[in-house]
Amino acid sequence: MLNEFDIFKDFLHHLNLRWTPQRKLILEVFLQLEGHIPIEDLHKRVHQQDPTIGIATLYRTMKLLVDAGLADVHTFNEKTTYERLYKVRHHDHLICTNCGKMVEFEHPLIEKYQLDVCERHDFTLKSHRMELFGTCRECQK
Amino acid sequence: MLNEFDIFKDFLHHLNLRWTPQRKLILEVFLQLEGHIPIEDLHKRVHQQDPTIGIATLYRTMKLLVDAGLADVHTFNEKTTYERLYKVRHHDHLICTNCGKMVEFEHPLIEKYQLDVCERHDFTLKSHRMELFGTCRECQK
DNA sequence: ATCCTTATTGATAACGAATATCAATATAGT
DNA sequence: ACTATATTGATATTCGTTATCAATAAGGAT
Repeated sequence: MLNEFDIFKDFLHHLNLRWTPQRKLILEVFLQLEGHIPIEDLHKRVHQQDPTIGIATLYRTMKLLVDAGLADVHTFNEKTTYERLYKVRHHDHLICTNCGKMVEFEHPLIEKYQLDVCERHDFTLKSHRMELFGTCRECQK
Repeated sequence: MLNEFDIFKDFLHHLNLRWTPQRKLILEVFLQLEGHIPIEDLHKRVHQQDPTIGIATLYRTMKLLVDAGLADVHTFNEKTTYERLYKVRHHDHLICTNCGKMVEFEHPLIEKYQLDVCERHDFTLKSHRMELFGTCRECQK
């Protein structure tokens, strides 16, 4: 099975774009992180490895990764985050609104019905975000 | 049953904030519109009714409406939209990551399984947010 | 009604994330 | 190695949103 680097190389090649050390490093850093990654985190890590890489290149490369299907971009609360799309298992969150505790879960049937909804509206599902807000057992007392 | 104006007045009073003609007008305009309303649409309408109201007041008031539970805010592709929250049936969102189109839906079974998940983790469900990201039919071509 | 404290307003400066510009450089096919 | 052109980093620019601030208004107390 192809890994992310091969996929990105192929993607670039098909569009007559080029495989560069900068793009390689940014992809490496991106793959090392998990969850919803803010652009500033990526920048910090990339900068540690190679301080000469400019912020514009980071933005440009992340856009390419999204186009290549390797990343998904989310904008919540004026903050842009990226998350891996390829070969990763998605999970949802149960969040206690009192103490902030987060529990991760997944529910196959919910995922299934999500696909139904998308089909009904002629959408191709790429990712989703579901957050349940409530109070955990400790905070109910 | 309380209407939105009473709720907003109560909310303001509890926080020692004040009921002003500007806030009244912005709420009126907001309630007349439907769906996901961009801030620029609100500004246009508000400006028609009273050209002296500044953009800052609009932003400030919309923030208050969100805090008061009367509006929900969405930020997608650098664009902020508001939608009514009170006396409106709950629904989830299907969002095209390419063109930003939003489709509202509800699925009783998904709601049901959410409750199952909460029960299993000893949470009391209070609210939730689910957003499905994908590409709509037009953007798939 | 009038007074008085303090929230609110509008104009505008400031901010910040994302993008455009551009000359210098690197890539990859020949 | 050569050449066409994609890419880069620095930086200017854009534009939505927020902060600042002096003038004004709201609303409780008298």
